[in-house]
Amino acid sequence: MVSPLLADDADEETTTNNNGRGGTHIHLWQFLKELLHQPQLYGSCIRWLDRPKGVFKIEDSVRVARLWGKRKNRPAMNYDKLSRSIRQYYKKGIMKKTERSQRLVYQFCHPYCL
DNA sequence: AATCAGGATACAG
DNA sequence: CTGTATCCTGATT
Repeated sequence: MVSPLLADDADEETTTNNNGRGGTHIHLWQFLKELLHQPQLYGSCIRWLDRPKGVFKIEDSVRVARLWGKRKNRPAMNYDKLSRSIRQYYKKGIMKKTERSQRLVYQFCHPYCL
């Protein structure tokens, strides 16, 4: 038996928490929020720095990218490509740059962090 | 080296 | 058409 708090390494989400859906048409920002809402499971790779402001930090870019790749069935996914998609959110008003930009720190725009 | 910034192009739904 | 995925060049940390 593996302790639920130390479940990582080989299988990141075999016992996946599929929120009732198949996990198909999910947007990246929604996926990131799903991880942020499960700190018990993903707190080591992504967490809020300022929840009310929608500021969060990706602590383990490799793992978050790997999880995203699994969710979208894109085995070649990596942080370079995932971050490119996040950058597209700036122009769209889904995310914005933080006041003092720090590496791996992003911020949701008001309606999206709720 | 890793991450950030975008433009260009490809692709799936 | 939209929302990435992929690829690339150059800048910054």
